[in-house]
Amino acid sequence: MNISIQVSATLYLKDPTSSEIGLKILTEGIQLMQDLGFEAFTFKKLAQNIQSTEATIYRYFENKHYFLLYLINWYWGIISYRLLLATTNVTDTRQQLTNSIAVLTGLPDSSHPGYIAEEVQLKQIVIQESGKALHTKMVDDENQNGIYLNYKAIVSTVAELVKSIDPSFPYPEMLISNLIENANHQRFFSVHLPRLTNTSPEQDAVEAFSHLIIQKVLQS
Amino acid sequence: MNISIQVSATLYLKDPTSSEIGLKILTEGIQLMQDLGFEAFTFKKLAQNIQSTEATIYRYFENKHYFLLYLINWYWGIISYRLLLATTNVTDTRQQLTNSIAVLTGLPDSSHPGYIAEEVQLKQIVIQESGKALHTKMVDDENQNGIYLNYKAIVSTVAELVKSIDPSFPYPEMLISNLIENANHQRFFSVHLPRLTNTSPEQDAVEAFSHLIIQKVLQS
DNA sequence: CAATTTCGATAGTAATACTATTATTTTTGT
DNA sequence: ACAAAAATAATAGTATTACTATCGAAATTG
Repeated sequence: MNISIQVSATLYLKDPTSSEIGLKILTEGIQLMQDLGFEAFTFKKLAQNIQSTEATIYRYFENKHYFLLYLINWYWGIISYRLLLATTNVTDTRQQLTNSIAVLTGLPDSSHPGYIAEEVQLKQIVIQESGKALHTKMVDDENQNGIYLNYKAIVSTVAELVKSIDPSFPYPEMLISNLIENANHQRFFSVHLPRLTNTSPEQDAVEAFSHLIIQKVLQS
Repeated sequence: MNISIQVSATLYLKDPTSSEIGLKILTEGIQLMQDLGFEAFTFKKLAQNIQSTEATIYRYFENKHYFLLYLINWYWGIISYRLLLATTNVTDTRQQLTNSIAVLTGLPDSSHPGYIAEEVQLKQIVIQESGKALHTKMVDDENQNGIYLNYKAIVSTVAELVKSIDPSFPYPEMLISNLIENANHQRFFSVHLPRLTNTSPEQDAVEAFSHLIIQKVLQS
């Protein structure tokens, strides 16, 4: 895994990037999570896929819920890193915001600076499963453990750009978290419930929509 | 249950509104779903709560997933009805849209016309659990059964208002589904991850945000 | 190369998500 | 009012899941 990507240590029992088998758990686990979806995914099935046992996986992750949180956190870590690359050495704040929105709502692309192989798969998992990760009775405990730190840092950073462009805009965090969540939702709709959206996998309009909202809503 | 609220018949095996015990399943089920959350909720526990048995509940609903879909569909049925009340006899299209946005993104209130007692509880369930209902591998099958009909009809109706106000706006469905989803998300954030939003349970800003977006984005 | 950690293999448990059976109660049509 | 039909309660049972425990073998490390 790329050195610059950090995943909160509260999400694992033993660092999966520290061993061969841990890395196998990650790569095969991502694949299996995508193929089966969160509810059908089990550690037993994953163990079979990597020719190991449940007990071994349980030594790395407390349960499959935490495994999912790990993957999602990893994804937001990648995005954090790409946000940094997209804004450093850009002097104009407006341009920084535009670049940030592109990172947050655009499609992943292997030509992007800082592209990481797992990003596409992880994004799929985030789109399909992050509702299940976030919306649990556990959320408050997990929140205390700093699990959403990556995500919160992203929203906070980009909201700061909004504030410096238009200090009179009253809802900067809401605007950014909305655009992030919306991007994932609309991509889900475009595949499963196309009547609810105006974007499609062939003609992706999510990023354009996001830029439009920013442009219309902020005064500079 | 109110006569005007329709829930798709594909969601139940036997109409729960047709018997005493069916109604008890609904009212106690709503309560239990709220108290425990979707994953901890079981038909066994519900059966204990209504002094009945698992087998009885299984005669009404295929499984707890469908039970949740039923509740969510019921909620959107209520909202459909309130949308109708909020727009009939309103001649100005712009005003119709404003009223619709208020219904879709405002807080439920017992003084609203067409208020139904269960609405507040159902809204809570929609906020907490609808991510789990929608994002499953089952979604495509369920979609064929017309399960999201209420929801899709709402988006479509309001998007038509957007189109007639500003025919040049390229993303009417995306705009409306975004505002609906955002309202639920932000209310969730306000309780669990307040740093991600600018609304709070005391000072609700979701509806104001929504009106602002509409106002800035549409030209009329 | 000894000590320690890590892993694989196996077993076992409590809970969940159902299905099946049958006896009893309730509802319904006449 | 009563027979027939439907609905329910009580009970039992199954496959799967989500773990926990143990223990010997293999790999790592100091």
